[in-house]
Amino acid sequence: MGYPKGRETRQRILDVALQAFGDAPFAAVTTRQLAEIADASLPTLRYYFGGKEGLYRACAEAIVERFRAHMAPTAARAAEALREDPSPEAARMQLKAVMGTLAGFLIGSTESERWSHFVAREMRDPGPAFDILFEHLWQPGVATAARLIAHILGCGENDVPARITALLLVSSLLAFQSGRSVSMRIMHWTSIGEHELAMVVAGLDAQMDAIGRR
Amino acid sequence: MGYPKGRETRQRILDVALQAFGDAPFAAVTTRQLAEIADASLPTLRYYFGGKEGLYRACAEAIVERFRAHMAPTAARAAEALREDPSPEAARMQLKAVMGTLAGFLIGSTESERWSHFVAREMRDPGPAFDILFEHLWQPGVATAARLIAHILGCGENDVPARITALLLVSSLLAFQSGRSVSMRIMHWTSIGEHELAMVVAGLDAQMDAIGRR
DNA sequence: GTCTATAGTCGGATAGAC
DNA sequence: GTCTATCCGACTATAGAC
Repeated sequence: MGYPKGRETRQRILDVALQAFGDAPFAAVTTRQLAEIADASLPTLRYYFGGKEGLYRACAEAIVERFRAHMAPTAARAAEALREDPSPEAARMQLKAVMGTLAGFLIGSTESERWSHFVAREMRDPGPAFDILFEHLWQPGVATAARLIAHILGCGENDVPARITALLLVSSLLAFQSGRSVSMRIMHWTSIGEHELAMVVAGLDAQMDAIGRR
Repeated sequence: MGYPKGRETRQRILDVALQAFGDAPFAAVTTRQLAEIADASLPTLRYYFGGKEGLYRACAEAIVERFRAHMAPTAARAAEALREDPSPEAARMQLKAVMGTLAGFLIGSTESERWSHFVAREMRDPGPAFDILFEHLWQPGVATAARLIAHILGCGENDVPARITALLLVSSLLAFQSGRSVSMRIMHWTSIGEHELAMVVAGLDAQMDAIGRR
């Protein structure tokens, strides 16, 4: 009951908010802009999300949802593969697959580029959405990578080297994409698309090849 | 003439601003807070910096200044060493020295931690200070690293692999420090001091050891 | 469910005295 | 050089009609 129009309005506001909060920090976004662009009114926004913070948190939840949907198959396959063949080289292959999938998520679409900004920003200046993102995105994401790296290094998945390496790997990818203004100017690129990302992934692949060898 | 009091007030405002803009994004900081904490008035702030944006830019310039002072000796030594011995292994050693010095700058003090936040934020959401930071900080910083990496790889210093590798190296370090909220929770650390940074640098050293080998 | 209208707050900028 | 006092715009939130 009440789905047709209500759900649609709510979704429209959420879409606009995801875009706005992806492009600019919390304090720089106004609910007025959002309401206007979403073709709704201020009170309507409040009705659905309780206020500015509630809307912000709803954005984080939406991002987490997409992240999970995108990563789940690859993560499951990696866990499966590891059970069948726990060798370092198998783990290395799965790690590359996981990072590749992550790269696809970060660069997949104009939308997902904005999400990476959102995530990076909340990581730097923790706000109302920090806990949501940490628990459902960073924690599981880094844990997956750390588990694979631990297999390569032959150490426990909670050991410092495994976790640091995992965090550095994920961070570099995110930093490259979310710091695109700098990346593009340094690289003399006019955009970061599949072609450019492939070069970055190649750089990361080299790093993954080097893990545990020395 | 007019140094004693004027300069001092100006400096006090600048110090407070460096701290505030280090902790929070541009839009989240108010000139009122700044004036109050600096024990000055709104018009005084305007008198010295022209306004909020001017003050923000002044912060960027102050950071650039410290960065240059901190990095200059090491960068000069690296260039010198490279001229005397252009071998890959000499370059690798210098690269480690440069990255170590950079790490020292990023973690050196509570102040410098704030500066890294400032830089990371402006890299993500380009604002009034982007050009200043890019030209005097990113450009020269990455160029120095890229030059050394090019020597290791035996390629030109403007080649894509050299620049990507340099950018990834610098970015990971910055991401780790500036995304400290996440880093600390992932690593179960309660702070990021010299001890913790040493572990991160060890991880980066491993990456630098791996450059060009495979 | 969604609106118009308004209340209450706080922001940056400014005029003008000292 | 630095202040007090004030302006005006823009923001979030709310009340209450439809």
